[in-house]
Amino acid sequence: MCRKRQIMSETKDKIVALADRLVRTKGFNAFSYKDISAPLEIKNAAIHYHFPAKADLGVEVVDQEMAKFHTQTSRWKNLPENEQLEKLTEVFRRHSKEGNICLMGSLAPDFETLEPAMQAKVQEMAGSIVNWLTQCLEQGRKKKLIHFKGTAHARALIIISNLQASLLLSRVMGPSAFRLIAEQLMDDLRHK
Amino acid sequence: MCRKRQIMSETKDKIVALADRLVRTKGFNAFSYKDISAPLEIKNAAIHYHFPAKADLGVEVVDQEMAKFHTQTSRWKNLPENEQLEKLTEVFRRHSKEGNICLMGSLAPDFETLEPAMQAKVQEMAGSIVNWLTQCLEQGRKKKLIHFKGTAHARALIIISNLQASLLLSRVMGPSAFRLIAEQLMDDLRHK
DNA sequence: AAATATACTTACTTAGTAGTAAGTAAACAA
DNA sequence: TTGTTTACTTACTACTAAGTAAGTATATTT
Repeated sequence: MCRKRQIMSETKDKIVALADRLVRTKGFNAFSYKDISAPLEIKNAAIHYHFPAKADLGVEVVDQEMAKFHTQTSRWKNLPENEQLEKLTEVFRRHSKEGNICLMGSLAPDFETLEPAMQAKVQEMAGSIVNWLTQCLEQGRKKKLIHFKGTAHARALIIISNLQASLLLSRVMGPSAFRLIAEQLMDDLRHK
Repeated sequence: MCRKRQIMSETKDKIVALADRLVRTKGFNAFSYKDISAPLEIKNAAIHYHFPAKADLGVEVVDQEMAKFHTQTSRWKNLPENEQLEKLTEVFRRHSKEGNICLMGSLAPDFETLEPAMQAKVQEMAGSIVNWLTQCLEQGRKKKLIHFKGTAHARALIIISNLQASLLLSRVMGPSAFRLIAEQLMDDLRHK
């Protein structure tokens, strides 16, 4: 009758991974603890053991996403800026293929309904991404690898909102939407 | 003890108007009948009288939005295409000021959780907007009022996803995000 | 070997949620 | 004036949500 227990809690990692997927597919408010406990074959109290409140789970999901972003971008650090942008697009392309939307695209609509701690995390994440992209565009333009009009900051906002929304549009209009947007976006930056 | 009853149901209109606002501010799954019944000082059964299921209310909200879109665009029909685009941006600017996000931006993340009837409505809406914008861009380029690279369809997808996501980003990063994106976007189309 | 910490489960509470069946007051039509 | 439709309210159901208190088996430390 004895169910096996995980050593050093793989369970916690599985909960976060599944929560990440649920946030992207159903939205933070729309998924429930049952959506996690049922497939992992644990009780919902087990989730509360690791994450006392749902917001704690949400914060962890965002934290892990940010950590992933930082390790990825620092891995690209020595690439030419136009290739770094391709890498970024590649990340979104993968999400597109898996039917995921990005965390920002999922959490921003529900922003007002989130707890202050989660709101702060989401703002932090948005800031990090926009700052990185702004730097990347600025450096790339200096080296004449990338061409665009206006400030790097405004262009960064445009690009990130495009990638974000293209995943949303793809969900409604099919995967061709992402492809068309991403290709045109990269092409825009290639030429003067 | 007798509460007054509305003649010819202003109530129904009020329900839809409030639901529209709630979808944009909290999301379709995150708002409840209480969010409508409390401020309107009616019982939740009154909402069910007009809209048997929540999906019926959602469909009505999307329908009214599409009707509004059609009347607006047909009012601009005889304007030069670049001005029509300014008008479209103006619509989004107003939403930005009121802290609203657009219906697509709100419903697309929850798309998988919506009933088939609502999914179809959202797809219809996306199609309408993209088609109109594609036509507008194509005509505008022919008359040399608008300049852009690539196909009108790809450019339409880029612009609509920008406007959509700029409202999402604004919610997280503050209203300057919308301003910067909208200005740069319009500037991009003005020059060769 | 005993005490303690870890990682859960069992069983429950509280507070919602959408939705419904039956009743009612007013407006309208015959 | 009677019957019917409209626009609700009252009072409820069935269900699901997040969250909690207390118990338990295993692993780790002393």
